[in-house]
Amino acid sequence: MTKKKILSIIAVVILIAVLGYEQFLDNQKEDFIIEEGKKPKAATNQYFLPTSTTNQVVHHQHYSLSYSEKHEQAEWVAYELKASDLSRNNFKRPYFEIDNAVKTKAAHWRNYKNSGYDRGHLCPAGDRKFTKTAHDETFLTSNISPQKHAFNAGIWNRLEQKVRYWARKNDGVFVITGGVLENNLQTIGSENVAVPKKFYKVILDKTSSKIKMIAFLVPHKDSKLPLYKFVVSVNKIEALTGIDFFKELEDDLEERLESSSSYKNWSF
DNA sequence: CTGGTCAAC
DNA sequence: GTTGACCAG
Repeated sequence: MTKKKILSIIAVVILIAVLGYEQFLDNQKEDFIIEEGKKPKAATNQYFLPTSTTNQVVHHQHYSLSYSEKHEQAEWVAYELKASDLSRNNFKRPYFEIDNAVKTKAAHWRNYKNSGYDRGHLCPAGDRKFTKTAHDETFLTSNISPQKHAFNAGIWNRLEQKVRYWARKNDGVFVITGGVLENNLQTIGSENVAVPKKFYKVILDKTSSKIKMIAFLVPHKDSKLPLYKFVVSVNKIEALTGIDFFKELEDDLEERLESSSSYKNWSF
């Protein structure tokens, strides 16, 4: 074997090792602080982000949230769901981590242990399966709320699957979701994580020429009723939460869309 | 899919 | 603290 051949083999081996190590580092990445120059997807959709009643908006690469320190959870989580985001990857569920981007300190997952409540994702892991990084990014405690298992695995799961159906059908929707955070809610854990009595989801479809909107308000208990029974106007969610959705829309259009509780433009 | 607990390392 | 097996809706 010539020296030249040996050197080229060594070069290839080194290249493979370097690439493998970079992949390893990416998989091992423990925090989700946004890297310089890597603008999060969600922030590019700033136009559709709701107002924050808590003045603490946090952007991650694949979703944004507004954290309520008082309730130790997000008042809303917002993200775009494209048809191309849906994948059949099956990543292993990692441990939940404290979201270091939340300045007031996000709650620890131990608050949920033996509480009788699920760590219910707000941005579902099932919506962020296009890469392991995107999937694992949903396992931050700023992205969960205490949910009864029957609710989470029941009607809420049905609603999340319906959103995926709409994302596939309409090729992209914008989703905002959270618990209705009120005063004097029951709490769990040493950090007093509030247990919402209702959860909401607001969905915007901007993919067709005709922009459309739909909102759901679901009591925190399982139900066998069809999902359309829980449709409400966006105005109703705003009145309950104090959050202003889509305020950048032209006023007349915003009022027309947000006052409607019709679901005739959405297929179930 | 949505999750949980437990034992073993 | 982590991992994998097993369970529930």
